[in-house]
Parts: sequence; C-alpha cells; structure tokens
Amino acid sequence: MQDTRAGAGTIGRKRVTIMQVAERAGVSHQTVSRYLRFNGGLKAATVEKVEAAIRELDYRPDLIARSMRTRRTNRIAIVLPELTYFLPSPFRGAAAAAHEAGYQVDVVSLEGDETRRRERVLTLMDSQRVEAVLSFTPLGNMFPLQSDPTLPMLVMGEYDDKMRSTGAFADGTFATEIIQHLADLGHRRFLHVAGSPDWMSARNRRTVYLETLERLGLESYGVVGGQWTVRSGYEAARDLPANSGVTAIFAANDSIAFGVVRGLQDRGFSVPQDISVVGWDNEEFARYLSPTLTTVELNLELMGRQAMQQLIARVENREAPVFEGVMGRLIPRGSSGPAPR
Amino acid sequence: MQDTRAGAGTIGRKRVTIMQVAERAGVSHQTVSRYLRFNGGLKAATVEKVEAAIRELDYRPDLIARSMRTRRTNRIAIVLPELTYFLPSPFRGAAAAAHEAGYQVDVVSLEGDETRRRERVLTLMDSQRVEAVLSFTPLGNMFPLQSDPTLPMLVMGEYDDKMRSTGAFADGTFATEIIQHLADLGHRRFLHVAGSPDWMSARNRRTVYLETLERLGLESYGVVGGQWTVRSGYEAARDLPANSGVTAIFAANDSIAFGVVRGLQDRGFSVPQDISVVGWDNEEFARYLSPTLTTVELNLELMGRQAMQQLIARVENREAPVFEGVMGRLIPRGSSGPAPR
DNA sequence: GCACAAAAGGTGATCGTTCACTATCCGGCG
DNA sequence: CGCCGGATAGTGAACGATCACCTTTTGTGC
Repeated sequence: MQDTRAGAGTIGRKRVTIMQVAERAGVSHQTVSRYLRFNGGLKAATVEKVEAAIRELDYRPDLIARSMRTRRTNRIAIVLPELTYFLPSPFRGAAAAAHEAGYQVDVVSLEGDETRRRERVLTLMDSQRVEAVLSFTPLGNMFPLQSDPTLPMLVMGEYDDKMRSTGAFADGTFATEIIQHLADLGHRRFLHVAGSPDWMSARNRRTVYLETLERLGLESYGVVGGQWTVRSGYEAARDLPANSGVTAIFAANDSIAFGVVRGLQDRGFSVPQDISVVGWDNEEFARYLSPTLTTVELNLELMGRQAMQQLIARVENREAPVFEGVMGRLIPRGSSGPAPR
Repeated sequence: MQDTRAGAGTIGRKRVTIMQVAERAGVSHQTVSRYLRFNGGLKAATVEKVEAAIRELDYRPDLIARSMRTRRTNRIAIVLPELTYFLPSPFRGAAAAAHEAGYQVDVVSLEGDETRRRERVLTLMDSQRVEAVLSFTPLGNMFPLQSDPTLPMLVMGEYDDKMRSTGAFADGTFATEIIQHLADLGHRRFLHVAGSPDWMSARNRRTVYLETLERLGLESYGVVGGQWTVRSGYEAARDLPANSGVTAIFAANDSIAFGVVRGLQDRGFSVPQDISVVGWDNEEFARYLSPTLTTVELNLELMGRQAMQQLIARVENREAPVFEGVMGRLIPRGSSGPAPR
C-alpha cells in the first residue's frame, strides 16, 4: 500500500472530486457518476478509462455530498439499553451485517426514565440522520401513536410485522427441548425463574415453558423471578418451599441459573440429585460451575446479523432474506440428572 | 410489531429549510445561519423573530448539508474487538460522552486476521467520515509509520501521547491496593494470573504487581496465564506445583479468579484457608461464588466517558479535561484471608 | 446509403448550509 | 454637516455529488 495519505478531512491534501476524475479520464462528470452508481450503459473502454483515473488519483466519493443530493444517509441506529442485560455478540453481528450491506451504524444508548427515553427515540427517528432503528432494548409502549409513517424499526426479540420474531422462534424451539430433556429424565414438577418481563425473549421463554408443560401433561409449580441477575435466581431458590415437590428448575439465563444453584446448595440441596437446574446462553463460566451447568447455546451473532438483514430489507423495500444456519443447541451437563424417586 | 415503513430512505414531510425560516422571520438566510452558529452580533429583536420562526415551522438544521459545507462530520468511530473481552459499560460511557459533546458515534468491529484488521482501520481513518477513533481493542503494531498526521486516536487502556493513560493509572493504584491488602493478611509469596498481553491493562496490572512486590520486599512465584478466560485461571491453578509456597493469587479479572478458585478446589485446596484469591471487575457473580470473591470495582463507565472526552478535546484542539470522580475501590470478601502459618 | 431507435454520454440545475464579501444603519466627533 | 467606523444584516458563490433532461453516437433493417 502506497503511503500518500494526508490527514483526512482536515488540512492537508485537497479532496479529489468527481470533476477531476472526469477530466483525467476525458469524460464528463456524469459519466463518472454513472460508473460509481452502477447505472450501467457504459462502454467497456469508458469504464476502463474511468477506473484508471480513479486509481491514479486515489479518488473516493464524498459520501456526505452524495447524501446531500440523494437524501439518503445509509445509516442505521442501534439502540442499546442502559443497564440491563446486554449481549455484545448480537450487537457485533448486527453491526457487521450493516457494514456489509453498505450501511453505517449509529449507536445510541438510552438513559433516564421512560419519558426521557421516549423523547430520545422520537428525536432520533425524527432527526433524518438514520434510515432505520434496531433496538436491543424493549421500548415499551413508546409508540401508541402509530399514526406517523415513521422509520422502519425492529426490536430484537420482539415479533416483527409478520409475527415471526428474530430469535423468538428459536427461543420456542429450545425451551421445548429443555423441558423434553428434563421430562426424559423423569421430572414431572417444574419451576421457571424468568428474566425481565420487559423482554420479549423472557416472556417468550416463559410462554413456551408453560405451553410445553401443558402439552406434555406435566406440572408447573410456578413462575418466579423477573430479572436477568444472579441475585434473582438466588432468591428464587431461597424462597422455594421445602415441600414444593419441584425437582427441576428452568432458569431463563445462565446468571439466574448460577444463582439458583448457589441458593439451593446454601440450603443444603444437592444439584442434580435433589433438583436439576438448566440455564440458557452457555456463558463460559457454565462449564466451570459445580456441578457443570446444563444450558442452551444460541448463535447470538447470527441472530444479530439476521435482525439487521431483515431491517435493511425493509428499508430497501425488498423481500426479507430467508434465514438459515443453525440457531443453537442444548448442551446437557452435570446440573441436570434423573429425578429423585 | 406494527409496520412502520416509510418510503425507502425518503422522509414523510418535506424539509423546512433555512430559507423558509428566513422568509418567515423577515430576515436573510445568513442571519438565521448566524443565529444557529452562535456567531453573535444579532440584535435582541432579530433573535426573537428568528426564534419564533424556527419554533413555528419546527425547523431543524440539516446536518448533512452543514457537514457538506463545513467539511466536519462530528462523528467519531469506536472500534470494537471481534471476540475477546468486551465491556459494555465503558462503551456506553464513551458513547454518551460523545453525544453530549455533539458527536455521533460510528461503530466498527474488527474481524479477520491482522492484515484485514489493519486494512480496515486504515480505510476507516482515511474515509473522511469520522474525525477521530476510539478503540476498545489493541491495534498492535498497526501504525509503525507514525509519520502521517492521521486522525486523533485513542486506544482504551493504552498510554496516550503524554504517557498518561486512561485507566492505566487507576489500574496501578488498585493493583497496589490488592497486594497491600494481601500483605496485611500476612502473605509473602504470590502468583499472578495475567490477562491477554495484547492489552495494556493486562500488562499494566502485571507490571504494578511486580513493582509492588519488589517495593514491599515480597516474593513473586511467577506470572502465568495470558487470556481473559475462566479456563486460563483454571489451568493456572491446576498447574501450580504443590510445593510452590504460594499463599495468595492475584487474578487479572473475575473470570480468571473464578477459574483459579475452581481449579484450587478441585485439587483439594481450601480458599482462603490454604490460598487466598483476588479478582478484578466486581462482576455480579463474584459475590455468589463460594467463597465470595475479593475483587476490585472500577467505574468503567466513567473511564469510557473520560477516554472519549480526552479524545474530543484533542479533536477540538482543546486542553484535555481534568479527570475527577472516584475510579474504583477494593472490595474485600471471603476469598482473601490470613496466610496459613 | 438512409431512416430511425436505442445506447451512450453531456449539460446545467439542484440539495441546504456556511463562507467571504459587501451594504446599510447609526451615533459621535471634528 | 459630513465623515468615520463599529455593529448588524444581506448577497451570491461555493461544497461535491446526483437528477432531469438533452445531444451525440452506434447499430440495424431495408
């Protein structure tokens, strides 16, 4: 790579414009523009001249000028939660997918109370700086007034307009697998420690949990919890009555599961001899717990990618791409065992 | 979710321009521009007219057009690592600080091998789309040719051009505190399980560890590890000779510490009766381990903010702001106890 | 060789703002 | 009274690309 770069944007070499490229190539600026935008209809010889000029001048289109004229920003906002459960993997997947599709990514994190957050999102959507919004945090009833034709928007884990959600479907599959796994081990009476109900993924795991028990003729002792924290799991275990008859606990993620295991152990229960515990996410620590934690591994990065691809398809008025690839798998480990007799 | 599509990239209502504001206010467009850019020199009466017009028309400046003219993007890139240790807190702090200063944030995640990553950063810096780069991942020897006046750039945890680092100083303080804490408990012979040496923060903790032992006349049995993982800690504990004489282990983060504790326990050692262990980060699980984990809590969000503020000061050719606020604290818990006799 | 349509390329206007000048207002001073 | 100069405000030209429309070249059938 030759090194003739000067401070970009700042003082230094002056920009190479489309005009200079045109002059050098011996064509008009519009021809160069056509080349850049793939408008086609250029003779091979012309294309070559233009390419040569671009190469020689090290020309790069000015994206701001382009945006100015086209009124398109090629920019998508990703909204992050302030404090809660946040996974970098789907975020990276989404950002990568956006870049691959030629979009830049704006990151906005939501702070403050409901009112301030709402305000922030509305300002964002109205700012004309982004073409779509992908949110990693639930926005609640932020848009009761769906009157405005606002921006395309997708909330990770929420249902999309076709009632198929990115991730939610996968959730269903694996929650069912977990229950099946435990039922095969002879368990009949279950407890679910749920995640924050703000999250569709939490609500969904809960729903599928209940439906699956119903379908298999098994019994739910109840659903407790409500936060994605170790503490939430610990307290759930601590508060479980000794005579509940529960022999298996499905925790909505690994942190909760960890808390559950610790709570049970502190009360003198053995895992899995007395009670089996299953988590969700396959975080690295899961295999180092004692006992090692049965969990579900999801391809989170892939999910982030697909959410973004779906969103971009909507921005461009295209058909949403078909999803493929394995979304995850159940990983049986030491924390789930045969039900006690 | 409801379908909130507008036309691809197009905006519903048509833009209000500075011209319309000027007309309504009965002044020239340039006067409105002056008002917007705080160029001053406007009579109070004029200011009022302009403000009224802006309010009535719900005018908002077109930032793209502004960028087009000023050649400034008000945009800073944040570079994220692909796979490794990634903390959302400092990221959010940095993003928030940028927004408060009127900058947008672009997120770029680095994938692929060294060559591809290098290429990606160079392209980014040359793209004229951002004014500065804040990296959350070490970039290695990516810029041996420091000849160019490239973009202002700051790597979290690395030293800046004044040899003062954001975070590194704090690291030093707390590594010293950890050793002091253990020395007070009677420990004399230590082991350090380090993080990935790519990271300045890992190198720094290691350095301060060694220096502090030296200064206090204590002994290091060695430095092992080299990854920010539970596994790395587990293996360090597994491989520690029984006769090493080590009674205290300083792990570079909580995940490593967790692995160390598990590894020791699997070998039949008691923590802290036989060996004390100290971690770093105060992750939520630290207080639920058995024993609970002594660790250091850092104000990571604050560190992210300050890194960004420092970077922005450089972009704007201002003096770097003075840092304030408490950066963290040592949290003694169950995993550190008196040295065995 | 000619008519004519399609393909290829050119011209000037335009996006919304700020920059660099220029013009006007108005009080004070010689 | 006229002139000066600072304080305000206005005018037209950029910024660098694309769009809409127009002109020239090329190819084809007879």
